[in-house]
Amino acid sequence: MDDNFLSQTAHSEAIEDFLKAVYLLQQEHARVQTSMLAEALSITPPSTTEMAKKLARANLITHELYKGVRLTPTGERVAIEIVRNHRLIELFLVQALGFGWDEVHREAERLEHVISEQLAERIAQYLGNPHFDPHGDPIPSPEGDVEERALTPLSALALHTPGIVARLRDQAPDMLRYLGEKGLVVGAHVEVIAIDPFEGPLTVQVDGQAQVIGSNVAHYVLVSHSKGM
Amino acid sequence: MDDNFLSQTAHSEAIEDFLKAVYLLQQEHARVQTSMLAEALSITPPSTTEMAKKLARANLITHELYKGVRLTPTGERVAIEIVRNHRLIELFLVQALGFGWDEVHREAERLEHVISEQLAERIAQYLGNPHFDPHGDPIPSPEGDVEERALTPLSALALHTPGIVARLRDQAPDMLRYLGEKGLVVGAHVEVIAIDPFEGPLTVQVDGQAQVIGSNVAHYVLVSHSKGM
DNA sequence: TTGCATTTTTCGGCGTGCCTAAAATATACT
DNA sequence: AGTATATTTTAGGCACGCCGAAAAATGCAA
Repeated sequence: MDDNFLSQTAHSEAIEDFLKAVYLLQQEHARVQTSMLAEALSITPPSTTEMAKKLARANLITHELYKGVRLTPTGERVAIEIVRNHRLIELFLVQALGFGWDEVHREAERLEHVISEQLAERIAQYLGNPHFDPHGDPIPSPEGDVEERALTPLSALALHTPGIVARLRDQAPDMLRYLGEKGLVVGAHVEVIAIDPFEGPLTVQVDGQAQVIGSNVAHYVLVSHSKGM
Repeated sequence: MDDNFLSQTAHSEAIEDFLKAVYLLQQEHARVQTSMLAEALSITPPSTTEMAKKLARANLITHELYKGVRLTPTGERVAIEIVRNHRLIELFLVQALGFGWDEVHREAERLEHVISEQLAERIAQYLGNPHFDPHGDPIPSPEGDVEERALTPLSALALHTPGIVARLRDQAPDMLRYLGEKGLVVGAHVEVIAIDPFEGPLTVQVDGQAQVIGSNVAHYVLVSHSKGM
């Protein structure tokens, strides 16, 4: 006996974080498992199961016991709104307040839960209704549509094929800062000029400058082939 | 056995709200009573007492049983930081994002708890380190200094003495909107041209326009005598 | 296919922040 | 001062989000 029979209930921060984590993990994993969620949310597996059952009851996710979890359309709507808020806030902090693009994640992590739909809208307007955030992640439309692009990890880019950095996967500030020092920021022109075998380092021309990076790091740099942005 | 032995502990939203409420009530009442706090926080008196005891244990307030509550210097530091955040956010929403000054309170109420000190600083810079928010409330400095002004309620202003609206006490959007319709906004030039006896309505010249308002409403409009603002 | 390691779930518990009902204290009145 | 009224505190309870320990299910390997 409770809430939420049509639309727009207010959800707790814990619930919003959970749904967001499922959404993000779902992009790479068909079934989102308890252990992954526990890891992503920094809570224990028992807590994860508990929340999963609760959200399944509320029809925000489906939970197949011992198998994993998926968002329902309703759950996805909620998750996407949070993701939209997050990415709008990141971009806003960078553009309007001069933050570094490597220092906005934690701030957005808190703000995403408390801004009103109205404020999100005003921020979007201020920014000119952008489609991507400073990391190259797509910003969902107010209606929840997400513009996905086919991108190639730098580690998988063919030799001597020029490309443009379109997205950086990891959120950790240190990695972002490291990549930034190498010139690997969204919009940079890149071309792989040498690849060592056995997952060795690659040599990459970054805006004219040759750089050597590990292949594991290169996996986080997503490149578009022609113009893309 | 717990937290907080030197500075900057993170406090829950409930605690921050409580301390803020004490701070605001303290300006008008020497001893802040349980019932006032319960009213201000929309919680019951027992919950208020409970929180009071907890915060007294943490040395954020002093609590004299059955008498009331006061902030300690530590508690005041926390409260002032929240108040500063609140007022900076209100002003920022108005100035940077075009919100109406009567619609920013609720938004700030949520944001005040989650912005980092760093973000507050950037917002302050963006705004040119302002001393007052859109309602004329003083914005504490980062160090916690509050610029207090001696102001007169419009209801107590002497006949035919020109003044300038410097501050509007109430936060309720409907009242702010009502006052706005009468031209009673911060910065407006006012002069009382008639007062009915027995707490009756007053007739006020507002930027040249004659307006009639109730004395209870006039109590919320604070006026500075000469230039102030 | 049986047994073992891993993953997931169940179970019992805990702190926070809130509540209602009842008891204690303060205050106001005559 | 003595009693009625209003305020405050105590007592007992509840939902939420989390935990650790133990049980159950899964899946991998011999």
